Amino acid sequence: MSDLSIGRLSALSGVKVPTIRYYESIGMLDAPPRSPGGQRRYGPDHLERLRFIRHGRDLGFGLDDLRALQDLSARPDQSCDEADRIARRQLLDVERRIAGLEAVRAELLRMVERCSHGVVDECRVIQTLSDHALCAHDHAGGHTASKAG
Amino acid sequence: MSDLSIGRLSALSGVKVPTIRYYESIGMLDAPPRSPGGQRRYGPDHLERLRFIRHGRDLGFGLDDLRALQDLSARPDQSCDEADRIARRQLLDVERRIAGLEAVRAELLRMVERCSHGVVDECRVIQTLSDHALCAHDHAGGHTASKAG
DNA sequence: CCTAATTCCTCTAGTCGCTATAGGTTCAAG
DNA sequence: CTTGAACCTATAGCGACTAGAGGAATTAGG
Repeated sequence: MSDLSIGRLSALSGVKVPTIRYYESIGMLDAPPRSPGGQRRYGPDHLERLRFIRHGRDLGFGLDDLRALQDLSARPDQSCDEADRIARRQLLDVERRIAGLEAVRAELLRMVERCSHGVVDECRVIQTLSDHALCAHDHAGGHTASKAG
Repeated sequence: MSDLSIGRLSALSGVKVPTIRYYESIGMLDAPPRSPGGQRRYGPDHLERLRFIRHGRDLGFGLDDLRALQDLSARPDQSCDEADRIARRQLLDVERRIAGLEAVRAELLRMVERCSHGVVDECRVIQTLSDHALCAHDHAGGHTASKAG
């Protein structure tokens, strides 16, 4: 039973259809059997794996990490030190990003609070960007991440 | 005076050499005059503009926003409402990302704290990834941003 | 003045994790 | 049996860079 179309798999997993095909193309997800007409037909294993990936992505893990974690989960008798190591690294990364963003947030708050809504020449927003010396904190660093879609 | 090489401009601005050329290629930075041999020679205006961009990038603004803010700062008599709007939008975005990352952090903490360092089969890290129902909070959403380089 | 090391040049392709589009085929409901 | 939705492949694009090849210019030292 099952035999899910890619659309139903997408709905059940929360992963978009083109993303599922993308995962297959980069080897994150096994290629499923096809219908006589050539369409993908998935089973429950695929759904489980996709949910694993989705959950991991939500937690900010990269696909490489998730591949490693998936490989580990396929060998249940091994020590989980490696999984623990990956998760701790991710935790540190997230905390580093939070710290960076907190500094940025403080600076942005200062900027907009001091904007007197006059003309550009006196605008704190522009002034602050032009002159880092106006900043209260050091907010430079690798915390800047692209906005999520 | 000045007449900075791209390398010195890079050192003074904190923006890497290839990035400066990239900015020129996408119109973020004016093309400077060239030496007789064809190398770029920058003046203080370029340095100022690059620092503006760098500071804005550190605060998480996209290049499009910075282009708009730069255009505004070139017209000092205009109202700064637009600059304020852009900064507030950025602030909200940063706060949304912090909130998402906080939820993720809580979940990762739960994962690694409960890891008993046994075998994979009993590993909380793997278990949690496999089953979202084990999560305390809802951490799904658009907070996931790529790691900064 | 000459050489050698460093910096600079252009161009192309790769990163990450998708997303979008074009142009065509198959499937499932009525 | 028809229709329209969902599917297929393939390619290109996003943001903001980064890396590498292969060569030319500059600069510091002798």
